Amino acid sequence: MKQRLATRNVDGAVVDDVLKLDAQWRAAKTAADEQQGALNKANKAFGPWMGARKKNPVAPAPAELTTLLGAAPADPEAAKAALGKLGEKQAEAARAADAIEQQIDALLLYVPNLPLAATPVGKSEADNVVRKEWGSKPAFAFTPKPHWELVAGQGFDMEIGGRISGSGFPFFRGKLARLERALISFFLDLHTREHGYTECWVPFLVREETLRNSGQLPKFFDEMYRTDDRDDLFLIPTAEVPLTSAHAGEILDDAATPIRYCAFTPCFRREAGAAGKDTRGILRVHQFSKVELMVVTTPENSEAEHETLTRCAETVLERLEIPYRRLELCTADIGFGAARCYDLEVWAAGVGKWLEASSCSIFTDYQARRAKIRVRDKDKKVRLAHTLNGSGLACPRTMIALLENGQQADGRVKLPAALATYYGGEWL
RNA sequence: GGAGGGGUGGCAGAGUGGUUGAUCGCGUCGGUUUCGAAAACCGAAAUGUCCGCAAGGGCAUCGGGGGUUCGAAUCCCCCCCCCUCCGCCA
Repeated sequence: MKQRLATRNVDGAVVDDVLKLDAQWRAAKTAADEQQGALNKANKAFGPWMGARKKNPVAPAPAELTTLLGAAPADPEAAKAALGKLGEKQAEAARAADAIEQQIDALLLYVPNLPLAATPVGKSEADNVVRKEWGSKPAFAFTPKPHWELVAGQGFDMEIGGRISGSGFPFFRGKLARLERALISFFLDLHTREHGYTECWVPFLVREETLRNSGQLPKFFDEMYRTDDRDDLFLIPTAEVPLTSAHAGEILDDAATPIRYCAFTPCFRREAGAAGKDTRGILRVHQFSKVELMVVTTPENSEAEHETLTRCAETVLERLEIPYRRLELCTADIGFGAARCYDLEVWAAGVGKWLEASSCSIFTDYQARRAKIRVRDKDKKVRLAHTLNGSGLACPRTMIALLENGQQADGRVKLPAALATYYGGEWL
């Protein structure tokens, strides 16, 4: 376990700390439980004695009580005092156990998931592995422009967004606004009609607890927009957050799985620490649209589901005729809660780069443990569920690829046929 | 935002301080019966956690968290959710 954490550049010493605390906790917990047990027995004997006293004022204390208190109490008042003292001792023992448990929980919240064995070990993003490439990069008889120079007159009004909210908040007019809407509809229709996902409409503001369930908090607090303390809600960074918590606390029958949900939401990210990097146009923004795929399933089926889910995302790109590659992230680069992750990168001819348009992760039981999502098999055995999710897809990066790859010498943009009915034509 | 009602085991629904982890019903599962089934009858059945090789046992949990008490599903406080009415509003 330490070795596998080490592949994520996490110091394995935390494992020793947790194990040590756990041993302490078990001892403390057992001691506290035993004291509680004795106290419960004594209290149970006390009630009937009170009843007997009413009929016979000198009724002797029951043997049980005498044994547990070490001596026969003279009267109920004395017994109460003795029991009170026992209770104090018990409470102290319980507090000691709780304190240790809290230390353990605090440590564990900052421990990432363990990578699956299949995840390539690596030291940095340079060690990610290209698993496949699909399509071919378009050839141009001219130098292709980056997306922010395209769609003259109805393009990327970043200044307007900036005026309203600050940089990184896109404002689209006309064609791009319509394209955005077309993409969202296309994504949702494909996943619901052909891939068996149930469309969901979800809250965009959530509680702290909800972020904790899917693993964004406490670790990524600085990435989150948050309302003031009148409500103290967080703006979702992805639909993964509300979708993962949809079944929090539930025990699902195996037969009810897999649960496949998809949802369109805007995504809000502060991108703290990323300032100045790839910020031209809509490469990296604080608010963007995304259709998310999310699956709850059994531990037995989760790895197969991961492939299926990734294929669902890839299908979108294939229908849109966008060249892409599937990158398998190495241990150093997978997300905090992920055990294995594929990034789908689209080719953007204008900026001449591969851009991440989707990230498809399997979380094993990491999120399920936090959100308390469990599954029950035929023999009524309860286990933690497995969760997965992936973008299907994020709009800005998809839009960039469509514009930059589809641009013509005359400045027009040819859209893929699959989008024509959604956009209302093949030319942007 | 204001006023009121409510949150109990898969569902429904009792239970207002002392063998209540919790009545009854429905549903579920096992059994008896049957050629098979239905009905009837009998029985089983929550989750977490700790100790134990196991059998088994302890502890916790009646929306969540505190408190009162020797003792809380039952009393008090805070929070969350649902329902009804009023106000405000896209």
